[in-house]
Amino acid sequence: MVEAEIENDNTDNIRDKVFYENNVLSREFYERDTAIVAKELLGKILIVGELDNFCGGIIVEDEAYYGTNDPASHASNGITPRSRIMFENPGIAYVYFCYGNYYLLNAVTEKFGNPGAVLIRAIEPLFGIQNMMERRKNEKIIELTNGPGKLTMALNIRKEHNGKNLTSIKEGIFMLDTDKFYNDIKLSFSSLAYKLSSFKLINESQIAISPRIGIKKGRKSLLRFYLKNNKFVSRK
DNA sequence: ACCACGATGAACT
DNA sequence: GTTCATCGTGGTC
Repeated sequence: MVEAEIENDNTDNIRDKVFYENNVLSREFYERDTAIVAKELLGKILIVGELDNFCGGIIVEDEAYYGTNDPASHASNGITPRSRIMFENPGIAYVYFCYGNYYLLNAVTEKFGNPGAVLIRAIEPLFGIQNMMERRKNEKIIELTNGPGKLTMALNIRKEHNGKNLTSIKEGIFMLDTDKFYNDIKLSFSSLAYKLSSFKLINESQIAISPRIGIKKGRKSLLRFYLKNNKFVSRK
């Protein structure tokens, strides 16, 4: 059963559409209010790697972090060596080390000079599933990317990705505007052995909102967003 | 120079 | 449901 799933990872069929610059989310997408960006990133596709070797999946859970008025944010105390990146250009990656073991991926938001970032908490695997299984040392698809530290391990996101430009295919990490090639990718994955739970155009009624996870301050804000009934969401 | 703690995951019960 | 390994970061002294 696992073997069948690997064989049907039909990355080859859609390679050119994935690495098509016009399908990548632009800087303007990120240069907006962080909660709006977080909400709209649901259903979009995260890709890591090069044309001949890449992996990725559908974003199904994320969280918004602001600056001065958000005690849970790394930017709450202003610019430090770590938080500096959150004040820079929207559409770049903020990757930081957590709990002595894990790298966590964020997308920087808001206008230059205003801090903001969206933490990517879970994706639904689409491409490079075999590589993900090897990196995670786990053959269960459900366990590959259903958490912020898990997905960075599965996709091989490390501190070198910090500051990379997410709005171009050139730096090996980017986000795709699913709406632009929805029909292509839907067709390409119609024979996937495991059942895709998120591959549909996202509307408001499919999105759930909750407090953020794993923080002690700022718990009252409803800044976590996830797709209802998606089995790759880290926690209910 | 020091030190408390965390945007976690894995392995338990 | 529980505990805990692990170490970079940043605030404090």
